[in-house]
Amino acid sequence: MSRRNEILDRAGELFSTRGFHATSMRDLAEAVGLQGGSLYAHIASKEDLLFEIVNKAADAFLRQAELVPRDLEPEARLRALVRGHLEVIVRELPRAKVFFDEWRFLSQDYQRRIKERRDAYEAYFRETIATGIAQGLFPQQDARLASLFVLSALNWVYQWYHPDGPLGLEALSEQYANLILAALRNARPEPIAAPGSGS
Amino acid sequence: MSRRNEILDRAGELFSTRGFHATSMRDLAEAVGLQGGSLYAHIASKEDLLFEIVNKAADAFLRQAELVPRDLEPEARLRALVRGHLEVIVRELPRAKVFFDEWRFLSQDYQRRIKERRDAYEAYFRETIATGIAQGLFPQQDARLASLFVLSALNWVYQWYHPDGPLGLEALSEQYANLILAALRNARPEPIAAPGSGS
DNA sequence: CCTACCGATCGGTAGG
DNA sequence: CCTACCGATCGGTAGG
Repeated sequence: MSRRNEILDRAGELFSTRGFHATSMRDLAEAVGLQGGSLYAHIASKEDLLFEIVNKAADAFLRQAELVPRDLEPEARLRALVRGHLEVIVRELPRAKVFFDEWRFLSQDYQRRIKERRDAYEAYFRETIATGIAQGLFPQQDARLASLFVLSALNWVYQWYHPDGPLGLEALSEQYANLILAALRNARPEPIAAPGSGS
Repeated sequence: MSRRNEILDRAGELFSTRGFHATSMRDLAEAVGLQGGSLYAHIASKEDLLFEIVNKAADAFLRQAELVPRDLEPEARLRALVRGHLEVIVRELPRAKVFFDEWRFLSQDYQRRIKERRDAYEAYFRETIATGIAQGLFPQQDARLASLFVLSALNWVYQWYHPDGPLGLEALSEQYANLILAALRNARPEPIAAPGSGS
């Protein structure tokens, strides 16, 4: 069981740096101190291994979202969601990378299962934004596009964040949340010319 | 020369959907109507092929940025940069996907060359934002983090955008630019308690 | 958990 | 541009 988790962790690191298809089971075996064939005493297949890693990342994201109190007002809720999302990326960077980059190499069935969880996760953001719009905190706008915007800004962080860089989780989360809330609060079209004011 | 471009385009599509390492040269040969070995009459190696695709995407992004008039004010400049970026993604989705997802499988030397061009591209955004801050259009903030935020939101679009979906380039660009400008204009910490007003 | 092995497939080349 | 081939490596299994 401990061995199994060691394999999962190492695989997450290797898949995240070299990519799923460029990592051989022998690479992984060596990284964990086994012979190639011995891995199959612990895991069923390379693809199952990928699924477990991706699914663990989905666990982490969803757990954070579930932790956000239901009764928070939308802005505070969104702040907490942003903070939780970035925390998972910062804390579990290899797994998060695999989640974003390698999930597409899963078989259809596994992909469907991940997609369901990802959709459930996105709904936390979309519904929080929709509530904010309904309450008049944010101007009228497309909640779906707005949540895609927010999640886009958040997701890409795994591409450039360095855990030993100068930017800590706290500072990052606060500045990102500030930018996101500023966007949602003030996102409306440029001042529109008055009706009939010309071509 | 036409054959060569056909190979490049097909390779871009295959690499973007299946991934570089999961696409075999025989897959590509079949897609283009050749035998496996015959590809090497047109290209030097699989990796060179990847580099050409990624580099073409870099061309497209940089060309758009260079087209933005230097004398525009920062907000209009940023709008044009946003629009240009999304245009490349929407117009050349497969190449853009390869650019973002597969460039890491290039050899060190090729990676360095791409990184240089990517850095030059990011500088357009960062410097435009920095100018906006210097002119007082945007409140004081970290221009580097702000440009990472903006490019994060923009880059991820290739993950969810469907060219035949309801959202056209114009509507997408305008709404994204609105959100981004709203974020930059209003990104400041929560109202801070007046100095000396408490613990 | 290892040794030894399986068939399949890989990127690339020689020779025409 | 094709045929035929190269050595290397792949994920996975049998048998212990």
